[in-house]
Amino acid sequence: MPQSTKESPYHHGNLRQSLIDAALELIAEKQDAKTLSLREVARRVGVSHAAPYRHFADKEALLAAVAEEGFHLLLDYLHRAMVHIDEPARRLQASGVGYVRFAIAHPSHYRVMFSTLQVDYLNYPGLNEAGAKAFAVMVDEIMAGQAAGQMKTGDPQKLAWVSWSLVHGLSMLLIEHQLPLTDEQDIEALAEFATQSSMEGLRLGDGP
Amino acid sequence: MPQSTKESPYHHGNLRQSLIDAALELIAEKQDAKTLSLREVARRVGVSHAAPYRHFADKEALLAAVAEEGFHLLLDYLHRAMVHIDEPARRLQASGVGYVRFAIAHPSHYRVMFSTLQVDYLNYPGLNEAGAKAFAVMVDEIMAGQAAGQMKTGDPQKLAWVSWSLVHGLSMLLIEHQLPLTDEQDIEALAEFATQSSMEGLRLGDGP
DNA sequence: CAGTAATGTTGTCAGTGTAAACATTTAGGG
DNA sequence: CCCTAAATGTTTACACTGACAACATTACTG
Repeated sequence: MPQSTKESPYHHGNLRQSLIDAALELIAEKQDAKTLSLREVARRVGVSHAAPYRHFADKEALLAAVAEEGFHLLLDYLHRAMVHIDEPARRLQASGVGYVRFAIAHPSHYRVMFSTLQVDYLNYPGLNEAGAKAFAVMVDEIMAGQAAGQMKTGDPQKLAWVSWSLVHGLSMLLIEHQLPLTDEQDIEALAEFATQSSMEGLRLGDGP
Repeated sequence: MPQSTKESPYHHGNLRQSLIDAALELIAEKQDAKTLSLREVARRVGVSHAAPYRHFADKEALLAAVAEEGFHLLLDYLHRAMVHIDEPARRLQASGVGYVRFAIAHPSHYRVMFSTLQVDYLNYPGLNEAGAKAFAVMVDEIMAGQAAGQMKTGDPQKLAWVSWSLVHGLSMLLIEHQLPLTDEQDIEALAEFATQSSMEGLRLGDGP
């Protein structure tokens, strides 16, 4: 693969990924995913305004690719957060912290992941699968927690929705600057506290 | 105020609110706030495409008005959910259920409230204030709960963020059809369960 | 080495947000 | 009551966008 080093070769060589990267850059600069223009992305990459259509059916498809990349990254964060932890309940909590950590580390990805979505999800099998995999992490830990007698019984999916809702809501609020927190330490601490609380709520206890 | 009943009077009479209503209609039809066009709103109302600019500085301002209306509605739901309940912890939980109930009853409002937001919030004092008022409901109940010795000590805002995150996340997931629930009963039950769990997590207990 | 598939470009079109100039109606003070 | 100013709507115009079609260049495969 003779990567041309000439000034501006007719073929870009890696346009698909470059477009994804440029989109993320622009979203980060404007702190806004909804005003992103495909033509601007093309300009940023230094390519004609129609070139992106050779790699993406339409603008939405580009955003779907960004979202999918985001889910792969998220999965990574979840796994890294849980490694070296054994107790299922604590693993679940750690994954929650990892989730929030991902969101604040990759806000542009996160914005696209959860504002593009709507119906589309199903139109992009890769995206759909990546999302499902991330969600499955939580479900798995909950099932393990139940098996170990650490967590409330009941539909594991339902319990997972509750956990997911918490970290998703927290991430959204943080990313959209709804919470006046900027220091990373404070954010981590809040995430720790929130997931800890949620955990206690889902724990098997003497209940009401 | 001689409301003209002629075919199409030059002056609409109530254009501002009609635009808000039409915007909500269109968002509901497309299940999507981001593809809304100002010109389409104008067409729906039967007015020229520049008429909206007599009432809103730009498209964003119209959406801000929709969001503000949404927050007033939300406040209503919160209050109605708590009335007739005395115990602060249970009031907080009920408000959470009310929150979710609002979101699924007024998804178009909700979509605008939490996708327009970004920086803008501060640019629209009315919106900002309405949002703060809704959030304050949760903070107040938490403070009451702490005073009554029912809830964990600590910054009430921080506890409120946790509660808010949960119901916000749950609402988002429900509205964007990320959770395969459609029956209103099931949704209510999930909201009950989630807020109940969260409540137990925040409750004063023998915790670790 | 030929010719086809892949990739990028130019030109075009309808639709959008917004501003400016113009038109109509309403309201209030003489 | 009239007459003018403010409020409200309309028309026209412009730059920008997403998307498509026709064309140009390059890469790859038999």
